[in-house]
Formats: sequence, C-alpha cells, structure tokens
Amino acid sequence: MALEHAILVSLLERPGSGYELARRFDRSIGRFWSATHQQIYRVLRRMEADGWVRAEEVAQDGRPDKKVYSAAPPGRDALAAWLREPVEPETVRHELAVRIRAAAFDDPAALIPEVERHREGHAALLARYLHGEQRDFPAAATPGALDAGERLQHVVLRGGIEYERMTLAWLDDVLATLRELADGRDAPGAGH
Amino acid sequence: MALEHAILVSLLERPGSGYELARRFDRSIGRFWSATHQQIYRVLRRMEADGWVRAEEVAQDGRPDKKVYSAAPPGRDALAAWLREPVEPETVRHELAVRIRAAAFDDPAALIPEVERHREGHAALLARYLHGEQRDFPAAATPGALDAGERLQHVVLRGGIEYERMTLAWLDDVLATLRELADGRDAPGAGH
DNA sequence: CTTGCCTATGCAACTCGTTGCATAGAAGGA
DNA sequence: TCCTTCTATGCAACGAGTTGCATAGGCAAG
Repeated sequence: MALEHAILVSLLERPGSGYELARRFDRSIGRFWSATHQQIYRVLRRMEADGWVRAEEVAQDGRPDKKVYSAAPPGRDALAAWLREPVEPETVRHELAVRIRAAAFDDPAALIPEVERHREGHAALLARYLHGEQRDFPAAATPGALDAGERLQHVVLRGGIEYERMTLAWLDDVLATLRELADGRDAPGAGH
Repeated sequence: MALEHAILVSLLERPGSGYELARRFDRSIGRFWSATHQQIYRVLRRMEADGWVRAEEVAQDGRPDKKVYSAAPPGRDALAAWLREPVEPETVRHELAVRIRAAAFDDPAALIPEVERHREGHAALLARYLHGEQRDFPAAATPGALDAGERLQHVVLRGGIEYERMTLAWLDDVLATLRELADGRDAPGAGH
C-alpha cells in the first residue's frame, strides 16, 4: 500500500519516467521497497488519475518517447498526511529462518552451501553500501555540510549498513551451528 | 510460496489444527513468517489434497470439532527438497525507510512521535525474546545439553534478538537525526 | 439476560504482486 | 546478416494475501 508513497518520494527526489523509476527501484530505493515495472506503470496511471502526479510526454530521437512524471501538490499533501499515520509493524517474511528450523528434520549439513552463498550476497551488498557511503557522504563528519535531505538519506543508508553487518555476524553464527551439528552427527559414528 | 514449508515445519515440531497453527503464527513462528487464518486454512486443504499432510477429525466436548493435521512422508520429502533449493534474497519492504526519506519534503519533526512509538514496539519485542531465551534455553552454555532441533531454534532466536538490538540502536540514530533537524529548523529562526 | 469473547472453520470479494508475452526502433557484436 | 541487448510501455492471466462476513456452541462478566 505504500508503493504510491515510495514512488512519490522518488519523484520528489528527481522526476522520471516509469522506466527510470523501475531502474531506480532495482538500485537505491529498491533496497527498502522493491517493485517490478508492471506495478510501477499501473500505480503511476492510478496516481495520475488521482492528480498525485503530472505526466509530460517527452519525444526522444533514437529511442521511444517517454512520459516523465513529477509529483503534484495533491501528492505532496498525501505524503504529508501519510507521514502522520501510525507506522505499522513490518510483516516479516524471513525464509532463511524457516529453513533453519526445517533443517532439524533433515540433514543440517544440506543447508550449509546455500547459507554460504547467501552470506556472500550480503557481504557484497555491505561492500556496495560502504562504497556508496564514501562516494555520496564524504563530508558527513563536518557539521552543517549536509542538507536535511542528505542527512536523512544518510541515516537510512546507515541502517542498511548496520543491518548487513548484523546479518553477516548472524550468518556466521548459523554456519558455526550447522557445522557443529554436521560434525557431531558424523564424528561419533562409524566414520565411513 | 514458502507458507507451505513454514506450516510443514510447524506441524513437524507439533501437530495441530488450522486454528492452532494460526495462533502459533501469531506468536513464535509468525515473527519470521506471518499468515492469517484464511491463508492457513486454504493452504492446509491444498496440502492435504497433495498428500503433504494428513488430517484427523477430533471431536471435543464443550467446543467445536477440529481437524488435527500432521506432516506426511511426501511433505517431509518436499521439505527436504526445498532445503536444497537456492535461497533467494529477501524482498525488502521497509516502510520506515521510505517515510524517513519522505520527511525531507515535509516537517521532519512530524515523524518523531511515530518513530518513538515504533521504537517502543521493538523494545518490547526484544524483552520478550530475551525472556523466551531464558525460559527455553537456560542450558545453552552447557555443551551437549540441547538437541539439534533446540540448537537450531536457538540460533534463529539469537538472530531475532540481534535484529532487535540493531534496530533499536538505529532508531536512536534516526531520532537523534530527526531531532537535530527539527532544532536546526526552529532555533535560528524567529524563535516564535 | 444480554453482550462480548473464545474456539473452530469457512465463503466471497477484493487488492496486491508476479510472470509471460507483445510491440518497436536503435545499437552493437558474431 | 542475424542475434541479442537496451529503451520504453503495456495487456492478460494468474497467484498470493487481506478483509469482511457467517456460523455456532460455550463461557464469563456486567
């Protein structure tokens, strides 16, 4: 239900076409709110009908025309109202946690390779976050160097960084537990 | 798509009716995979048709009959196969991150009360996790005191605890940032 | 004694989100 | 030359998930 609002924020930060939005959602914003191009196009049309955004047809040479959207005053109002609504607790869908509990009814060692792969993904993401922080917020330590928008973007990024750090530490804990269970199952046995 | 598997895990840990499952999903398992009773009933019927679970009608006095489900061998096989499938990166839907970025286009101070309320919720959840850890895993420090299932449940719980700790620290960071922005906006002004 | 909550299951309608496919011109490599 | 990729938008169908409502007996509080 907040896809409208995520799109509004993205359009306030910079206007763009549905296609451009879809790519932004694959990169920066998408780390916190993912969406496919289909969803985005459909929601954009609804938002245009509601007057939340304005569209401007832009002809391009060498590539298809595009519709560039930008946030309209009613959209800003809707966003301001949304900011004052209660924050509902996130609906968690943590597949890996389910799998780990499932491993108790099968071979825990079978899960190890996938957890390792998963860990690599989180390590790569942390590296990207840290690189992005260096690039976009080098002046963060100097008071007054960043405006409100930048400071808020930075605090969100810090959240992403801390989340990844915590996840990596936890995945190491998980791997250690799985390996101990795998060893304990094999070692005292016949040693095939 | 993993609701089937979450239900299977829950039924392997202990058989139960759809209603009981729904309440478990509101408590322990639901912290990692939430679902409403409607979803659970529908998926249970599909799983029974597929032979993943078996149902047994149980008459009760003083309350309605119930159907107690338990995991069947084909369900265990499906779970084992699922454990070997690739873990897809989680689809993140972090509403608060979107709101924080949205605050740049409105009054950042407007967000503070809701972030505080949100923080209280996470603090309460952390307290519940820690209490649950004391109750369910008091012997965790003694080697060999816990079986495989318990050790895996414990490592999942530790993940929840670390997530809540990290979130609390980040929310304090967010609140400090929002407060500084709110002060900076008022203080140099006319001081109304 | 009536109101509301708890157990227990379920239908119907809806929204949200994904997947597959289609179009269509331009650019670049095998 | 053909094949793929990129830009840019969209339809149609499906599956996942939510919300509202219904049933129906028992229990407890006011």
